[in-house]
Amino acid sequence: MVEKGALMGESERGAATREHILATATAMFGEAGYRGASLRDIAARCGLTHPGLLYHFPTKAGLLEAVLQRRDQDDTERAGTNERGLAALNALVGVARKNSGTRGLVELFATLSAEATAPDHPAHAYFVARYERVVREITEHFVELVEDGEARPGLDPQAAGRQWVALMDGLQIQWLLNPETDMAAVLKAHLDAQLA
Amino acid sequence: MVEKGALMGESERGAATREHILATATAMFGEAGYRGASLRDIAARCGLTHPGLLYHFPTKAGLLEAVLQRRDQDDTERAGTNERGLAALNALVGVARKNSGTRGLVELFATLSAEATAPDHPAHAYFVARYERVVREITEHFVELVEDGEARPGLDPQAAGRQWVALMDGLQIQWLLNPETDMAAVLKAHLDAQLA
DNA sequence: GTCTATAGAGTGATAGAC
DNA sequence: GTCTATCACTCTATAGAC
Repeated sequence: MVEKGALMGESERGAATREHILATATAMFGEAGYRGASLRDIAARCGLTHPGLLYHFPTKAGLLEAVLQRRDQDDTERAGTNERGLAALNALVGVARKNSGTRGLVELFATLSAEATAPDHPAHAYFVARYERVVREITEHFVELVEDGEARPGLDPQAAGRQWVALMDGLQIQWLLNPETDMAAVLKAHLDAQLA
Repeated sequence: MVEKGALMGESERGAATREHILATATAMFGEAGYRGASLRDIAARCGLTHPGLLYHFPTKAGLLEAVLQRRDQDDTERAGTNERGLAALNALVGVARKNSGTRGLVELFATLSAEATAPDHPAHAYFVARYERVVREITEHFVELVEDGEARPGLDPQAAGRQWVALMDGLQIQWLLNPETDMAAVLKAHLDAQLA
């Protein structure tokens, strides 16, 4: 994207290795948690030794930070189809449906958000900020739902926002423990119950 | 309870130490997770060295098992006030309200249920079984709600059961990350929306 | 850019004294 | 019952060769 042609071997290969490490770390932090996934494990799956990995990401906490940062970037690009109100909530049901195909990402956030509950966890501040932001965004969608006259009588957007985020998190845990769980269907049933 | 009187020193003291270890381990597995809490940390908080602790619980996985087992026992005794339908659901809202006073227990289940998502975790089988049981029990309360004619039209007990469990789990994470979160209020709002 | 080798600290668990 | 000492292992991170 930045460089192309025949004579860009080195830096291009470095970027590819970096991407490979990020993808592998995303999967393994999800499967085993931040503490449970070692740099040796991650490096081995990339066909590297762990000092080889540390050349690209000098510390383990830095690697986690890069993983979370790239996920936020991807999310913003994807959900950036700035929908609002009911359309936005329906889109989130679609995300839940699609998530069933990528266990790694679901694991990452389900595992880390619980682990990062500890105040000294390297991702603690990240998750506190993230939840504050996500609850605010979803609450806004419910405010719009009310404004559009599509909400059931008596719906409280603030409670509905927190409920929605809690549902997504809780359903992910149930799905990880029992893949028969139909996250999208349960979420859709909840949404239908909020409509006029 | 089993022995009393003046000459039961030894075995009674052993039981007290055991209880102390269990309480401390419950708190620390919650704060740091199973992997994050070391036997040395737990023992130190009990005023022991780690071999001293291992005299009472020969392995770390065994200690975790004992912690979970005692929690189940306490839960059964407490919730054993066999209520049904709406009364049972209202009682669960009360539990959420009361839980706000005991951060340790909330942390234990929120942290471990995510960590135990990994199939090789020592508590994996425990949590798979536990969720299957809890979802079944709550679903049964919603079946009764429908039978009693107290449910909103169109309520699906199976979906409602999964929603309820997901809400409790998700709200616990939000509360741990931000103690301002009013778990009981959000849960109560959800329950009200399920009624006729 | 990736390696081998190693430092330095922490882990669960065991042996054996008291 | 609880201790000290230690084993065997793993972890993150660094030094320095290639």
